[in-house]
Amino acid sequence: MIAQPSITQADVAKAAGVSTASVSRVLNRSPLVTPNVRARVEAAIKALGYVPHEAARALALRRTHVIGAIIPTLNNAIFAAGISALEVAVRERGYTLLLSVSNYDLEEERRLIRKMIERGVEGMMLVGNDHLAESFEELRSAGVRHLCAWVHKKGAPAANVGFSNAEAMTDLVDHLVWLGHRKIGMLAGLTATNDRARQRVLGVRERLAHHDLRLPDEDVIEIPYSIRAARRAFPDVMARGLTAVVCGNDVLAIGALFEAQAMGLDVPGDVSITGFDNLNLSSELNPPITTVDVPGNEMGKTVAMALIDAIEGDCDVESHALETALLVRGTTGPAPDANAA
Amino acid sequence: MIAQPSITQADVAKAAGVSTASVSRVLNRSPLVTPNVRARVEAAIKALGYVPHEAARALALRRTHVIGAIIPTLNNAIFAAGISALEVAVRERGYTLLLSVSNYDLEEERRLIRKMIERGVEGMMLVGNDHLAESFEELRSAGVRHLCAWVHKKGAPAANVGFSNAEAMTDLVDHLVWLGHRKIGMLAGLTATNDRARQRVLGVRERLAHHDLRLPDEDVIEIPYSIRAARRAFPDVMARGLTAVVCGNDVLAIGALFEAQAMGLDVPGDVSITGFDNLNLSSELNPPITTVDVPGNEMGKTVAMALIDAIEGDCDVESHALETALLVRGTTGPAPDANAA
DNA sequence: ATTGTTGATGTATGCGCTTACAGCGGGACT
DNA sequence: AGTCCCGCTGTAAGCGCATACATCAACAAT
Repeated sequence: MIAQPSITQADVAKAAGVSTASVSRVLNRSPLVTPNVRARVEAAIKALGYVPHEAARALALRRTHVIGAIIPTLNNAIFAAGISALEVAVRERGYTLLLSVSNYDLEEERRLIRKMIERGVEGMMLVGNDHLAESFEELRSAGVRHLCAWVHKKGAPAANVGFSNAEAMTDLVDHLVWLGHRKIGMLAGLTATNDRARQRVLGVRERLAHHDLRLPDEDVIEIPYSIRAARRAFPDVMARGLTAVVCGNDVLAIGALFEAQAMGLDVPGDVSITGFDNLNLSSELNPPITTVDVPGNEMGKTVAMALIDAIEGDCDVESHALETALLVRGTTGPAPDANAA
Repeated sequence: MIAQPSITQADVAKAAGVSTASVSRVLNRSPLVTPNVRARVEAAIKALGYVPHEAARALALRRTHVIGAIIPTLNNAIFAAGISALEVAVRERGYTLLLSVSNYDLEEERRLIRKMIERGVEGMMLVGNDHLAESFEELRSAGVRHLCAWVHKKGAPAANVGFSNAEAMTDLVDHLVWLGHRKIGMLAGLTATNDRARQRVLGVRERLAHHDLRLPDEDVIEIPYSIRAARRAFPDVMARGLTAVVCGNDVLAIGALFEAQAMGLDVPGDVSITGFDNLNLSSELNPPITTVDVPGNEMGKTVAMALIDAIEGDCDVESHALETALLVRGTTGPAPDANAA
């Protein structure tokens, strides 16, 4: 007895003494309904406690008003904020969000996409540009509007709503170089499954090259997204004789900062540390972390807009470039060498 | 042209030279299908790229296999972890999770519940026991199995999967009292919209009473969920002449710790501070925060189990009590008075 | 009085699927 | 050879809704 003996439009119609068509019309705010009929129908709806049946509606209309989103994890505060904004924005437009977590597994993501298509999603948000070709193909052939968020890159395999993870590093590197740092290393996120982490490394490397500086592979240490991992790796990266450590995200920067302090190093006196994401926490630490602010809320809103505009305008999804901003705070300072020189 | 000229079971049937019933049987793993027919159907499905239409399936079966969850916010790491586990657990059982965020607004929550019922959710998770009577009534009359998570309380208006937020404070208070603290205050979350925050205060007060100690209202300061707010409020609570500050959650404890240190106080030498939630961060701080561990993952899994078992077993949702654990770390120590005595 | 027109309402079909039931063919009996 | 039965397959109905089309009433214009 899963399903109640649920009451339908026909019941309402009978109770109100009208046809199902009229009930449907008042439900859908059709203008051609007499106030009299409307009132009777509304009374009957209330009296019977009628609840429309979305699946039936979806079948008849061939519209579901569902937007799907697949994110790698919910443990990253930035995704959480973006998804939260997306959910609200989508709802405001009369849509429902369907969310799944892929755990950074592209095969799993493909299966999830499939499920979502079966559920009739009309639009779909993915994170990053790294996805199986089959995933895009399936989306395309099902006619599902889609985009990749948290990135913005020319030649991307789909529309992008986000920022360039490489270019976001430009100001950061300039800032560090301006402070006199010449030996700069990185504590990076796992690049194998994460194009954003990869782009961040690339961005640092390219901008350093612009200053005739190098970022050798040995000065880049890849670690999982955790304070613990960053703490463990920090001594190794410091052993490379660096004066500044660029971290792929704030969580790693926090770990680096904690470990530096535990090692008795002064930050930024002995070493400069930078993050990426601008978590709430980052500005509260002592010293507060120099980082890159990511517009999570704006991203959510923009994704909703881009997708729904495309669906309702029956056109392609447009890309949107969002801005990141360097937030210079307390973990960056003049390079120690610079003082000696 | 929202909908593709999508290909249906009938197309597959024609291509495979069978009836739609056989296609359906193959799709639903019915045992009474000849290998020959099965092979032809599967070939046709692949060749045509057929994707089942869930809405139609839901209509015919009168089953959606959708579970709904409404949480107050996605900005709390504990909810995020629990929801993540819920999503995975639900999916493993062949269900889909529908998630919405109420932003601590009970009226909004009611509307969201309504929407979810329209979408045909078969089970529903709410957070906390504070909900509009109409919300429960609507769920009940729609025959939707539901439960309240993150809480466990006798006489709750619905099944509970979680822990007692009051009892979770028992060990904590005992610990503090054992350390010699007699003047204990609280930095609490907003209780008006949050029964868990309320229960936490109540729990502290009751356990203190058990030790013949009091927690006057003036020693409880309610603040929003942010490090900033906790920092701002900390001096006020300290002005009450306390030796220990129990915080309603780890975020507040972090703020309290930071501000204490900024004020030049030694933690735990001058003041003990405790949290609640056991965020990843909490164990990495210096000193690491004494807190209460909340089983977020387990909660997600248990919610999925409780709901789906009830749906499939056609019975009532069972409550489950989960355990919290006091984690004694570095922010609690002997009361300063105790030394003087 | 007749006709045309407009706008409100009802009728009936189909959205894509599952499934009860009917039908049919072949093997094991008598 | 005839009968029965069983197992596979097809036929068709119906899930709850929206909507094209038919219908009908009322009224204006002639």
